[in-house]
Amino acid sequence: MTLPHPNADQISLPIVLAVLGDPTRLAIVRYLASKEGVPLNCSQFLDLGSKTNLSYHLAKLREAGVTRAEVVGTSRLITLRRDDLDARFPGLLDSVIAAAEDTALPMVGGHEVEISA
Amino acid sequence: MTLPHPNADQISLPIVLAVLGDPTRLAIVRYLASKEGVPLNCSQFLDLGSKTNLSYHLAKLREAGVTRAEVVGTSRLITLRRDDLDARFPGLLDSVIAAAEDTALPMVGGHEVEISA
DNA sequence: TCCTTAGTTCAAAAGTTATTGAACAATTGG
DNA sequence: CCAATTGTTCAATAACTTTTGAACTAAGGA
Repeated sequence: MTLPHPNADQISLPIVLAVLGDPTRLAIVRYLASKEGVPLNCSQFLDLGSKTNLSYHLAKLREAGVTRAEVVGTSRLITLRRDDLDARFPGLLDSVIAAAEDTALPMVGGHEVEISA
Repeated sequence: MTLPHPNADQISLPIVLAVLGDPTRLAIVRYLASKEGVPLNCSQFLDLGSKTNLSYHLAKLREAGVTRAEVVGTSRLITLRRDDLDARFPGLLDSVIAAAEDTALPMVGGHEVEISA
């Protein structure tokens, strides 16, 4: 079983920007970037929202071509599609991640979400 | 009379990304970038939408801090806020503009909008 | 097999954004 | 002053997005 992903040449700039323009999704990308190389499963993002809500946001990221999700057992291992994004939109991902770094994280339950390396 | 603009430190990354994630607004920015240095008034964007609709999108760009609008007579002279964007989010604007360059322009009335330098 | 864990799907509700047309305001030129 | 030009505002509507909970599927371990 595999989940649907656009191929690299189908990745659309306005869609990528719109998808990154949501604070929850930007935080997900930021977290993925901080652990680049390590595939994460959905439950690692539970700080950022409920299970259903994350399922929704992670699907948006995947369908936009920002992330890749590999099905392994009952888990989805999620990674950034850095290779394809860099090829298609050089420098974009890095500048977004760098810019996101000195931006406040979303507040969940009254305290700032932690991103531990 | 002056129009409200955020100051540089109030410019928010998710808001900028969301604002750029609309095809009409991305086309406006692309057009501004192609004529950088030359202030444009609203009527130069009429290919991209109706007068009211452009007023709406140009206000979004201004309120997000992406553009600056100077009131001169009955015109608004619109420019990219490159200085502030570059300071706040280094490389972001350039990578977006470069990426937008090989992206289809929005269709208006059945034919692709022209960006003449 | 039964239970748990991981995540999806669905439908409803709430909220937000985009588009339109008609009416308005302000400036400029005749 | 009058008319034209430039652009805004308003209210309505349409369209989309986000969030939620309940129900579901699929895999893995006891």
